[in-house]
Amino acid sequence: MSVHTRTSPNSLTPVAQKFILHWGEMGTRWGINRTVAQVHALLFLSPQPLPADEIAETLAVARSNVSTSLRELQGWRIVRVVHVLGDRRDHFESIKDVWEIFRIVSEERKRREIDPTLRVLDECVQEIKANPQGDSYTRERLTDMLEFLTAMTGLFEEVIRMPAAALKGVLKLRGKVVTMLGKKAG
Amino acid sequence: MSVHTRTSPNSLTPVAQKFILHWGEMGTRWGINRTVAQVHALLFLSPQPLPADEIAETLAVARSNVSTSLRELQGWRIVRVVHVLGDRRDHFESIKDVWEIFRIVSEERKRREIDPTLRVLDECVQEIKANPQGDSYTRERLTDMLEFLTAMTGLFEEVIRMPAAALKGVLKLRGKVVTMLGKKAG
DNA sequence: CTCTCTATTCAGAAATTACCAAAACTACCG
DNA sequence: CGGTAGTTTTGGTAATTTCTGAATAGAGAG
Repeated sequence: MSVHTRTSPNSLTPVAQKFILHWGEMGTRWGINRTVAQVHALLFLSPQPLPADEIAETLAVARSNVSTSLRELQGWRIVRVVHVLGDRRDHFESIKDVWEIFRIVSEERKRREIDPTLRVLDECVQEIKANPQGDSYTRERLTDMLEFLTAMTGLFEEVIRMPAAALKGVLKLRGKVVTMLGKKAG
Repeated sequence: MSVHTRTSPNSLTPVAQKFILHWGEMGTRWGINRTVAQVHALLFLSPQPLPADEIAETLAVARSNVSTSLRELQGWRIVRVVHVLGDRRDHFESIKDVWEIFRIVSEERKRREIDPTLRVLDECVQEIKANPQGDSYTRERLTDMLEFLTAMTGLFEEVIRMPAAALKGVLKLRGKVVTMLGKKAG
């Protein structure tokens, strides 16, 4: 390391800053750690993969914090590590296709949040069937809920598996989707 | 108040208990206060509207906490106050239709979480257009994101406005929806 | 093998959030 | 007025989450 001070912090354009800060806030509302969301936003906007220390510098958070955040983002598979010739450091890049990001995050959230609920609901319904001690109202409510969630997630699974190209087509149908579905279903 | 101890806590069946506890846990993952979610679960399972003090007793939480939770649930419009003849206390009941609950909560979350993001994204794109200082990559990324979110919420709005009956039909189409949409969109 | 650069892990500090009890206040009613 | 309901606010504690700095581990160059 030279006697010079470190390279000045990677400055962000005002717009990039605004987006990253907002993304961080939205992250917290979505149960996602603010820093994790900010790191993702930064990588999403970056034309090149970035090394961890540069991310830490740019966002002004601890290096270790970045390490943890990157690990989590990799766990979600929306960020991956790449290598740059002549640089020993890991570099990270985000998926850029927004539909792909949405798909991956949705599936993961479903797996973590909906599936356990489906299991519990199913257990509840089983238990109440095996031992119906006058709580027929509870049974009715839980059965309703279970059926609804099962159907809803089934539909979700279908849509989420659509390739990006097909989705673009569907999105162009705006204003007609409900009519179409309504007719076929009616 | 008599010298007798208060009426014994409203006991819950094991199944009701299990569901309420789980719903509370899921609530926290969804950014919803645990108590709020538990109160909702209790009301959802209750055949009759319940007064606040009974809820507090059954869930073993502070009366003031129940008051706050009920207020929040009413804010979401999935719980409403009703009155029982001969009882001056407010009683509270939950909407029982699961599709209705889902619809209302989704719309509210969209309003609180997606709409602000759309605004910020739009502002960002405007600013970058007005002052394009070499960050064409940022512009591209943000435009992508904005278009995707706009299209997605448009579709969402359509689906969410479907009456419960129409939905049931669509849900029966499982396995065919994507095919249908694919054909029309292709 | 040692030195340097890099990445990860971990204990504790700091911040945030959840919850409660009590008090103050409104409102209604007999 | 006095009694019952209900809400809001406050002050405080407990629990959880987030973040950091220091320690640790690994990998490659010399």
